Amino acid sequence: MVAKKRTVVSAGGGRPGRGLSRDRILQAAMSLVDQEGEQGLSMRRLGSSLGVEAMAIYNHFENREAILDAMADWLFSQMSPPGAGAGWRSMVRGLAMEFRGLALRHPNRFGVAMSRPSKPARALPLMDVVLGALAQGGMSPARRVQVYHALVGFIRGFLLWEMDIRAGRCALELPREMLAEFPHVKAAAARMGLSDLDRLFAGGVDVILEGGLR
Amino acid sequence: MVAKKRTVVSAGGGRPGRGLSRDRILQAAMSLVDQEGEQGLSMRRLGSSLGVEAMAIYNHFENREAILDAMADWLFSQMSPPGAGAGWRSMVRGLAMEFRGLALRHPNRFGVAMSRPSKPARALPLMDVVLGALAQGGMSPARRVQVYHALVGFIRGFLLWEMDIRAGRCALELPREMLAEFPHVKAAAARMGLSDLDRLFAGGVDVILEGGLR
DNA sequence: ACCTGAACACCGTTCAAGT
DNA sequence: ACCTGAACACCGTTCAAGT
Repeated sequence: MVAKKRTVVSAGGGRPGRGLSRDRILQAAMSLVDQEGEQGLSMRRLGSSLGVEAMAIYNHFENREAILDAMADWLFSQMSPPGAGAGWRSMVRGLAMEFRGLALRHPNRFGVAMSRPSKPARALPLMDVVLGALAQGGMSPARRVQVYHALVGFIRGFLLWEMDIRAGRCALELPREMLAEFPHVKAAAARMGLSDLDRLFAGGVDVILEGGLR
Repeated sequence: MVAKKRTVVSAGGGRPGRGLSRDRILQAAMSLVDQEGEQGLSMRRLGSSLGVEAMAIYNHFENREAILDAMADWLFSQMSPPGAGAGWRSMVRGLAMEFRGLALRHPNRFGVAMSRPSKPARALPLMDVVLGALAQGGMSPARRVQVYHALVGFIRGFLLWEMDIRAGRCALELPREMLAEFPHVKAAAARMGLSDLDRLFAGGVDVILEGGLR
């Protein structure tokens, strides 16, 4: 990695440094992460973006990890509860889509949240809603858990991949010269674009729900 | 994070430092990662575990990232090609199980591989085999791609979660006092143990294959 | 109660110099 | 061709001291 210059723009209200608070720190941390990803967040840079020495932050957060955790909590807090009216299928689909919307709106914050161990307390409310929906769909208790974990696994894995593609960290289109060697890839996945990601995600959720019903 | 003492055991044949090579470096890097995860791998520690200064490594790898990439490549190279005889379903299942076996045998190396952008070149051979199997199952080209990505997403997401649980980074059993608030979780997922992970993974793969067939 | 200065124990990487 | 020494520009975190 090149030791490139790192010019940091002061975050939010920035300057004064008076009235440091968990919330002001979290906002500044998120804006740092938005710009450069998790590795862009250092205690020293965070401090300076708030007009304060790095060490001042330790009065409000135990350590760097705690800030990243708070960021994950923030992300989950942005999920609004599902509309009551709709059927169980469109409710599950709606939650999945909303989750992905969050990822698309805040890709770097989402990357942080998804690459850390998932605290159960964070996901429990959502888990309850989804399990309830699957019960309405007529699935047995064991089946519900099964399908829930298939969904959650898929969503996490797929969105990590999608964010990597959108950030240019890996390619969606496969190298043309390699396709010759792999006929099935060539036949099935010849060319894909960003717009296919919508279908791929929605379709994955549907595949799992269909499969869950036998 | 506490600045704890880091005693490093010399890796493999360690001592001499003569005959440094990409392979010797990769082995040492993997053993460092096995012991302490990705963050346990620093160029300086890696050098000292090989009886060499950190800077010597740059004669064989471009930088730290390149070492982590080589580790991901190594992991995929450990996947043996699927048995020819079996049906398409058990072939896909077999590949998934073998992949998980790799994760269980080398959890930290796997964690490294799974948290980095997936290079297409690395996954293409496997992708071809899986798409071929799904074609044998009678799925249309579009459907094949759909189900392939559902599988890959699920496998990545689920195994990241499972590794976090097995490493004690997050809890499998849900906090008993929270269950009261979430009746559906309580009813469906009251208690789970490590042995349920086998079922959960295999079942997830099956759900996706079933769903892929309508 | 909250912030600073100085220090400790680290990082990845470059580059000129040695062999 | 391969390795070392010294340096540069960073890290997270602790702790005594200031206000």
